[in-house]
Amino acid sequence: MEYNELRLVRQALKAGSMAMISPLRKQRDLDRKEKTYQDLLDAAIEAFGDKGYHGSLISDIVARAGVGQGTFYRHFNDKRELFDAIMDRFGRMLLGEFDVMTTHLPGNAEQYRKASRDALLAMAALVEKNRKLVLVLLREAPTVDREFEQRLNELFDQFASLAAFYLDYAVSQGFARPCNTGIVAQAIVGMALRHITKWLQNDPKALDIDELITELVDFAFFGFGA
Amino acid sequence: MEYNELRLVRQALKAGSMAMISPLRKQRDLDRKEKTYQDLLDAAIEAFGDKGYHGSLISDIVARAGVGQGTFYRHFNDKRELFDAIMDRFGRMLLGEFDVMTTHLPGNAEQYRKASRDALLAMAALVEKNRKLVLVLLREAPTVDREFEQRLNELFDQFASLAAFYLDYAVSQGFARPCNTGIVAQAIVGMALRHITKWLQNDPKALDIDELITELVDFAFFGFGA
Amino acid sequence: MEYNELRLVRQALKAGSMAMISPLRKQRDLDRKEKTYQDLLDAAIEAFGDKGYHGSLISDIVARAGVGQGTFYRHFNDKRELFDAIMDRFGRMLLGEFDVMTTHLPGNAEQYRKASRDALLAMAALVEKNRKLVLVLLREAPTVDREFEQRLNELFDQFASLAAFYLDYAVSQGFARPCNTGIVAQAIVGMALRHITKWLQNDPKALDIDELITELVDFAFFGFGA
Amino acid sequence: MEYNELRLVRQALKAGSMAMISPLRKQRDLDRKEKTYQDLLDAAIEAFGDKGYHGSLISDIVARAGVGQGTFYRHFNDKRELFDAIMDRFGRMLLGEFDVMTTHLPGNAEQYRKASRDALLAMAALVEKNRKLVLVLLREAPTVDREFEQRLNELFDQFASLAAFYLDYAVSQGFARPCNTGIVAQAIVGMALRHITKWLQNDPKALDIDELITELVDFAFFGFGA
DNA sequence: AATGAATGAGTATTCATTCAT
DNA sequence: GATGAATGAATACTCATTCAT
Repeated sequence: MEYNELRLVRQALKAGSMAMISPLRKQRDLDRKEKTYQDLLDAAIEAFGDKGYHGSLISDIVARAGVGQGTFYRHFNDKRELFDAIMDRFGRMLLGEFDVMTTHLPGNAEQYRKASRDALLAMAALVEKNRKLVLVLLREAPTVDREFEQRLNELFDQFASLAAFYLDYAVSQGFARPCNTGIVAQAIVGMALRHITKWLQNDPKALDIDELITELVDFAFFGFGA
Repeated sequence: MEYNELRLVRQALKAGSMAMISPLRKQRDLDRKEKTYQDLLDAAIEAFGDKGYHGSLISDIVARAGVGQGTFYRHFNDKRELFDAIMDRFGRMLLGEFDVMTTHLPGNAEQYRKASRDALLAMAALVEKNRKLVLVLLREAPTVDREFEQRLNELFDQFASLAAFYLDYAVSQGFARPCNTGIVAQAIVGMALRHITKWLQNDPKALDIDELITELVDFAFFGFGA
Repeated sequence: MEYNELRLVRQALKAGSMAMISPLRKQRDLDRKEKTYQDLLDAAIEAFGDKGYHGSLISDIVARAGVGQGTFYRHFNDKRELFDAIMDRFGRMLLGEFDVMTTHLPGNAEQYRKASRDALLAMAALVEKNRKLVLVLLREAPTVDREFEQRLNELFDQFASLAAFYLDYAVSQGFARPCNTGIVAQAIVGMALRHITKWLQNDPKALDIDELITELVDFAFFGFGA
Repeated sequence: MEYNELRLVRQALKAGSMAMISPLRKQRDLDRKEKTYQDLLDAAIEAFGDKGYHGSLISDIVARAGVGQGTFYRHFNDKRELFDAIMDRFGRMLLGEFDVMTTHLPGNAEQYRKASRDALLAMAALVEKNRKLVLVLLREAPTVDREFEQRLNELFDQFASLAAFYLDYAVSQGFARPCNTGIVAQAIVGMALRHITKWLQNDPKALDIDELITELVDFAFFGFGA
């Protein structure tokens, strides 16, 4: 942005000769700005959840965030950019969560099933904590933009890759049946997505998460065949 | 010139003479109207596929259909109503397709797997024939309207119910493992949806549909466990 | 424009099979559109004259033209494009005017002065008839856009070139003093511009145009030296 | 850190103790203010030159000046007032320059021509030194405000009056031809303005200023007639 | 029945201005 | 005195909808 370049150059030239702004003030300004920014993201998630991305007006969002209309444009160029920021923040959060999951490769089928259950539980907790956000991403991202649809898919593919990696390992260790692990991994992602979607659309309480996970893990391991 | 004929008829009507319009003319008008109607639906599917429901303007749609702006409003009250018509037409087509699938209950596991493969093949053929339409429905319906989201879900639930019915039967016959068939059925729908979505977003040729279906059916029957 | 391309293609494909619009209707529509277009140009000249280009709002212009706000955008993408259209129309008018001035090369000094006076008179009449337009172009064009400033200058340069051509000829015929005709020609254009500007800014009646022209021509021929 | 000193002083004042600010500090503050003021004027000239008066935002100007947005309003109430200040500064500079030109009335034609050349040379030097400023004034002043347009015209008229005065004198002395000196004087101003404008818009180097002035003075004295 | 120019309510966007620090 | 984040009134622009033909 031309404006900022110019600013910085000039300011550098003048440094020392002019009144300096207190670092205290500067920090407070930064904090205020960051607060406003986060408020806008949160307000947008609420708004998108209620009225959808396309149905949410800038005026809805700023009203929810309790800031002025113009403030929006100090932080984003348009609604799309805000959605971008939401996805980014979510992505960073995901990374943060899954960093923690240290990757012990399971030594046998039982450990594998345990690990699967744990991973699904962690995922469920994440979704539970971010119901509206997840709902918005799943529902709206594909219609905001071809690029967002792509990004969402890449996310799913990453999960699928992870699953495929574990599957390949299990096959090599002999406690999984040889199969096209790529296809199976995507199928597993699909299973999860379908249940997440149903869960988000219905009453969150009307669900025994432990039973659900156990059933899914059993289904994935044993199939439904007798 | 056709137009002038029309004009004369009008003038006669206006004059209060209540002249009969020839049945031939009436039929031609009706045909023309129906043709325009279908053109609009097709144009809309194209437009929604390219720019999304929210990104498609009435002007886009009529331009693609090759009709005037005002013509749109002789057929629909608004864009939502047009989407409604698209879903209806698709629903009728689905019914038509699945009417044919007579419900022979499979007598053993092998028949079950055969029936599953056949059903998936039929589904795949349907999707193949209506790529853009299916893509639009999957992608856009949830954001058009709460009601459409609901309708789409009911469709998925119907597929799940059907699957659950067969599962319950198989369990009762002893060639399926006792399990929460509701959960498993939804999982199966999810598997299918995930692969349909990936298929639609990528090159249609880059897919061996037979292998895919075989893998999925095997996975559902046997799981990935060794 | 994608829209129109599509339209035309589709329409071509359907031609004959669909209801044709009466050529009468089509012509009336075109006429109406052209009328609206010209109204907008005229209204804009008035508005720019009164409040300047930058001070005139789209709402001012459409109000003066007596059309709706949206109508503006059916004809122009923005205010700049409208100014463009105004300049174009003026350019075409200029061409039309000066087409008529057949180029008799003057045979002697007296003919030369006569021709000069006539040209200036024609110019004065043109300015008189388009006071506001000329005022707007001279005053606003340089600040609308670098491109318009350039265009205006090219116009002046064209006049200067014409003048230089006659000067060169006169020099070659011996009834003009050898000089840098390029510089002199631009000076002549400047003289004219200065007087046009003053004329436009003051009361139009407070000016004896014949005297003015005679003085200027004498000055250009003889200089002020005794 | 200078800032903290300042803060302490403030606090003391607030506390009601009405401590004297050291005259040194007072002077330093004044100098800083004056520096900022001049920086803003210079930045504005640059900005107006690049983007025009109407195209330059307050934010552009403060960015170029390297000061904060709020600082602008400690010096001016709005952009117009800043333009005013620019014109004032220019006016004072003009006065300063022309003060020096003592008014020796030329005794004969040759002295007259010499004086004319000298005046034009001085003018050219002034323009050369203030290219952007002059360009801005010529281009923008007429569209900033009716008042500025008027002021600019008065400036031109002053030049014209001066020229007319010398002309009248020359006529009375017999080395200028009797003519409508008002009209001729304005024409001379126009000649100058046209060439200044062209000069400013093109490469400054691509001009032999001495030749230009000689040609113009010759033209004004002798006309182009043989 | 079809048309497309015109419309204006609805919305996004800009930018001069304020004000707490 | 200087600052820059926040503001919202002013304005540009969009696009579904109407209507005369």
